[in-house]
Amino acid sequence: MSDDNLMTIRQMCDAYEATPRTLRFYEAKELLFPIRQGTKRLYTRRDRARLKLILRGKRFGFSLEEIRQLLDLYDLGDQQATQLAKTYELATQRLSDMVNQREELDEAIEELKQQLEWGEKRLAELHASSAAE
Amino acid sequence: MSDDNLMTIRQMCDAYEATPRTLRFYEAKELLFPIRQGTKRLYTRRDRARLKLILRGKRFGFSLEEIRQLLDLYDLGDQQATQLAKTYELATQRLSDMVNQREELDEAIEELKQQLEWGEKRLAELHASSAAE
DNA sequence: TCATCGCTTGACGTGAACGTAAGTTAAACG
DNA sequence: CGTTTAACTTACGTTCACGTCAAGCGATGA
Repeated sequence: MSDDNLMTIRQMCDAYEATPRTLRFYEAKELLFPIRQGTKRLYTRRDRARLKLILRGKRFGFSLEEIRQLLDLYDLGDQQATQLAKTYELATQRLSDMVNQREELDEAIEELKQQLEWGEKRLAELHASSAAE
Repeated sequence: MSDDNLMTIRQMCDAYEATPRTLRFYEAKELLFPIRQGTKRLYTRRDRARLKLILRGKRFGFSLEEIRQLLDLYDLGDQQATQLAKTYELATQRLSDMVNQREELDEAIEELKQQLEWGEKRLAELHASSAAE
């Protein structure tokens, strides 16, 4: 009853567009903890959830070490009270970081849109002048 | 009349929390083009605008090479028509990347908020049980 | 039984983005 | 005129995040 929903390294790689090397690397960095059947790795639902978060974190520009700390937030089992409080504080900090990043991203999107409008005009001009000639 | 509003490398570093090495590195990578007074670098308003975009791009997880291409969007002088069109296309692509990233960021923020609520409950429980004892 | 396939563990290599140390030069100051 | 001071060049070093062999192990199929 526990055998299903486990994945081999290759299945993982195919599912998440990663390489075996990458998954082993993340394991060495203690980001993933697949179980072992003999020598082979088997990835659980938990590993898949973590991997999703890892890849997402990377797209946001976080380092693997930062991501490792963030991961603890998403699966705080039964930690010590002090540890839980620390984790909680770090989470609120990260949350505010992300909100800031979202504001900046909105700005950037808006600016880029304006540049695109400008570029459209220029392109239209160039097209008009070449047609006139 | 052109002397003001130019900055030395140190002023730039102080203003943008960068190191001289970093600014020279960006120059070597053709991201910045300070003018030279003898051997020394003088950074213009244009350089400052570009540096802001560089630092922002890094926070979004772009590589310097990607950023270099994006920078051309923000100051497309009079380019060739074909080049302008290429640049334009790349910009729309990047824009859609950023919009996607924004959606993901929203998700991430929402999930993290929920985790925080969960953490609050746990903390409250722990506090209650320790007070009862 | 033998060969192939998939996974494994080292171990060294690589590109990006700088850091750092050594030595040089130009301007400014006492 | 000597000496700090600040910026410069050159070049090698470092960290991160993997890539890329090389060699071995375990199941599976002919």
